Amino acid sequence: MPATTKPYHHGNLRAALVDAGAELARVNGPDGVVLREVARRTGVSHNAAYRHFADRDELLSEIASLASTQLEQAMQRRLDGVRETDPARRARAQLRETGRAYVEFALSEPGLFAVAFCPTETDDPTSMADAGPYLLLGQVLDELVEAGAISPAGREGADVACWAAVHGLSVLLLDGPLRGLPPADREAVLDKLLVTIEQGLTGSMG
Amino acid sequence: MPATTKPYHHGNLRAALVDAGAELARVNGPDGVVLREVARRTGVSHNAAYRHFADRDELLSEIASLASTQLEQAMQRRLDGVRETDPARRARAQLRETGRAYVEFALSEPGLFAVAFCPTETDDPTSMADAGPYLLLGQVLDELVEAGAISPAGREGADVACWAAVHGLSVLLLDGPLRGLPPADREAVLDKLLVTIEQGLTGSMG
DNA sequence: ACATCAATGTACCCACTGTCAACATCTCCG
DNA sequence: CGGAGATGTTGACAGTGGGTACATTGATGT
Repeated sequence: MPATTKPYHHGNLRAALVDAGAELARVNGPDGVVLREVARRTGVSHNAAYRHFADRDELLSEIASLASTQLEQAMQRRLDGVRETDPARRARAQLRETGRAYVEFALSEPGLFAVAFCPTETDDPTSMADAGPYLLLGQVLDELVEAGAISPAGREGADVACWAAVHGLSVLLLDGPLRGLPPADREAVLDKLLVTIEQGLTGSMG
Repeated sequence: MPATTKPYHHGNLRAALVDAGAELARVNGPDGVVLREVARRTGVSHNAAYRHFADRDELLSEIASLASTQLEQAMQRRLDGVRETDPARRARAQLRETGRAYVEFALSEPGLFAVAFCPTETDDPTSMADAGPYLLLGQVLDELVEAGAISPAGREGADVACWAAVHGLSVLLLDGPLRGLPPADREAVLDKLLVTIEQGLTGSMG
């Protein structure tokens, strides 16, 4: 009987573990999610966790999808802030905002961002490619096509190109050789990247 | 067989350790670089390694710079393969080849690529930003400016934009949601990305 | 009331890092 | 030559973290 996973002893432990794990992830990234520490914080012995998760990987995977959702929400918030009405300009602005939100989230929540993309055995690649942030980006690109800023042919692969660009910048700024870049420079570089991508995709069009 | 310089105890052990470590890194990535295993493979007791490296991190850092060099060489090899003579076309081709070499290296040597960019305590960010692959890219972009394909103003931040794009694609294909993408799709996506970046940078120019 | 099973706890094993101490070699220099 | 100093060895140990075996507690259904 599925029913409502009733709290037997603790009061739904699974959610509590994910919660504590997410907090650890926020502060210390993927490696900070230590099963024993998660259990400790939840006031439970480390073995209790194994009743709810096959292994650490499964817990991490759950936290990852939670983080992914938060990223998506951050992007959505910024999309909702776009006031432009002219279709083409609006779609372009949305593309930039999407990218900006992505990098912004990575920088403001480095731990969660890292967890969202740390590879786990439990999740399969394909399922993630058609969920959350990726879909949002896809919608924005579709609007660009509708607005005539991108040709249908040019739409092909545009999603991955955009994604790669902002993801790459995030990673370089976070763990890569570009970490420690002054905020002002980060801003400039982000602008340049967004402009370049927009220009690259819409180049030959109006 | 070796018969070469066999100085006193082992012959320069430091280099041998880095070598063995690099091999482990190639196969199993950063986590595969286990100090004791490295020592074992070098035919040396685990404690000997600590005579040459303060800790595992320092060894890893050394392997990282080695990996970085290999990446640079892979890029250089592809650059040398460009036969185009017209300055502008040549510079553009070089830009594409640089990017292609980057992603290609990441896919063919995932372990080394991961090690090259795994953050260690010992290396400082700034020193890496002005070394190896980055400089190579800078030269290519300078040639684009000289050839008139990019305005001097447009050159600003172009290096980071290019880098972010190819790095992001590499990461997404390697550990990210795009892992498992069929080779043919990878190729298509890479082409799209390179074209987009080139178009984005040279957009308004001849 | 009692069997059952989910939920939890105690006590392990294993792998890896990092230390320490004592000892064995090899190189070089006075 | 003989000692200083760097290099390598052996073996042990503490700490951390993942994972498992087995026993125990407690809610539930009949």
